Amino acid sequence: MTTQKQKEQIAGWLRTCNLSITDTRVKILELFLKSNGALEHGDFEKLAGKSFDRVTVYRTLQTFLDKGLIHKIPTTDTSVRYAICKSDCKEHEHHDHHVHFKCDACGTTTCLDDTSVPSIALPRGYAMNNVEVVVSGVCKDCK
Amino acid sequence: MTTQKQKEQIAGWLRTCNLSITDTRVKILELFLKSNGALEHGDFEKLAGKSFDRVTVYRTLQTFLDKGLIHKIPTTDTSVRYAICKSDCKEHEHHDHHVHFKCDACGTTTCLDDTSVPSIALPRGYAMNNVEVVVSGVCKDCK
DNA sequence: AAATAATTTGCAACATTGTTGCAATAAAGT
DNA sequence: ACTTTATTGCAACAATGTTGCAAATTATTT
Ligand SMILES: [Mn+2]
Ligand SMILES: [Mn+2]
Ligand SMILES: [Zn+2]
Ligand SMILES: [Zn+2]
Repeated sequence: MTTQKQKEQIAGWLRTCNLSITDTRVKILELFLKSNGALEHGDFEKLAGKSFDRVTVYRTLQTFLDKGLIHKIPTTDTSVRYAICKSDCKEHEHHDHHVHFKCDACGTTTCLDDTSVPSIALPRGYAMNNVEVVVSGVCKDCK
Repeated sequence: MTTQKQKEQIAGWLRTCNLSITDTRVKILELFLKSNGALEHGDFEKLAGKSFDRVTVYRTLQTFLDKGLIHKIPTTDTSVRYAICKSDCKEHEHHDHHVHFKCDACGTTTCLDDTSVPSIALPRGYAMNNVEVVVSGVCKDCK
């Protein structure tokens, strides 16, 4: 289900990040490409069968975060959701500022890549670093 | 450290919600009043000593959420943060829409009660229900 | 193409966090 | 004071996340 083009794209990402190309990393990136929404840790175990260890998944996601390949999306439950960064984000320099959407019907969380976050006027004394926006409602597929 | 006035306020809240007035519930609400930021589950065990069971804390927080006494604040780690609702929110009808601020220096999360969430223009096909905004940066106390 | 060096993985063991059923307890209503 | 109802604590369990270390894999050098 993964095209040759995608395989090359994935290998390119890993090379750019100075990461060795391993089965786990390729597989996890394939799952990101395949999925249309954000993924949480448990999804990888489900989607990939138990082809790799839980610990490896934790470490791989952390590595991808460090390298700016993926970003986290805030939630109000204890899960953490991850999605691919479409802009070319570097380590410690994430510039992929878009709104996230959580569908109350199907449960999926998606990146609204073209919906940029609004500017917020903070009270005096506060210095802004980053703004996270998560909108919930009903997505276009569930309408 | 809790004034008589606060004790009455807490009892009033519980009565309004048709909840019996118990030590655990009073204590947890006192901790909310005392704290200037949002609290996560672990905080209650630390702040209250182990005066009540962990399970009771989980159940109490869930009850308060159901009754609209408190609300959750999204995070990108596995914790869930809770804060008191200042508006009079009802069950399943939360109308306390403000921006939240997470300080990168001191780690506290606060409700910016007077900073309302901006309107977001979603792509076609999406229906909006709720908007969560979490700004990170440096708070006025850490400046 | 081997040999070596560096990195990554899986396992085990553990720590932390969250859930459920049920009996003991406490609060509210009479 | 008694009865009814709701809440709590305990135990046992499930799920999630972390760490050290040896084995396996990948990249680099010869
Ligand atoms: Mn995103
Ligand atoms: Mn708030
Ligand atoms: Zn949907
Ligand atoms: Zn601060």
